[in-house]
Amino acid sequence: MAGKQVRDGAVQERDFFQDVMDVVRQVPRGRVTSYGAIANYLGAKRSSRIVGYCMNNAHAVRPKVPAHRVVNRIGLLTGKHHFATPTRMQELLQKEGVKVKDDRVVDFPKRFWDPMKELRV
DNA sequence: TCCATGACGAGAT
DNA sequence: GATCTCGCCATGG
Repeated sequence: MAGKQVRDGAVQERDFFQDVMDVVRQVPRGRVTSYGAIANYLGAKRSSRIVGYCMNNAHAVRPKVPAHRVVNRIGLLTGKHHFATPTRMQELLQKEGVKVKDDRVVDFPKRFWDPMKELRV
């Protein structure tokens, strides 16, 4: 579990970056999640920016992280510009059955995969 | 050591 | 209802 809630300055076994990557890798195919959801799951719902920032290095992580399944809270492909090509993210999603229109996930609430709701319990 | 930036989110105007 | 500003924390210069 990536739910390593670091607090009280406890020893950070896993970097925030690793935690984010781990959660993203757990996103099922054909589903999408949001930065806020990941941050929330990690216990830092207000640190959604950090999640996105860490994704900058996601392309250099192995195994590859399905960053294309991570969008902002409104289902907008905000990070598509960070892919090899701006259309790469959209194509990958559509390939997995996620319809994308105008750089935005169709039926986002329906495709939304909340780690806190799915991995929780 | 301090300042600036960032693949976001939510509240306020 | 749409637009703007602030906050949040981590990483880099």
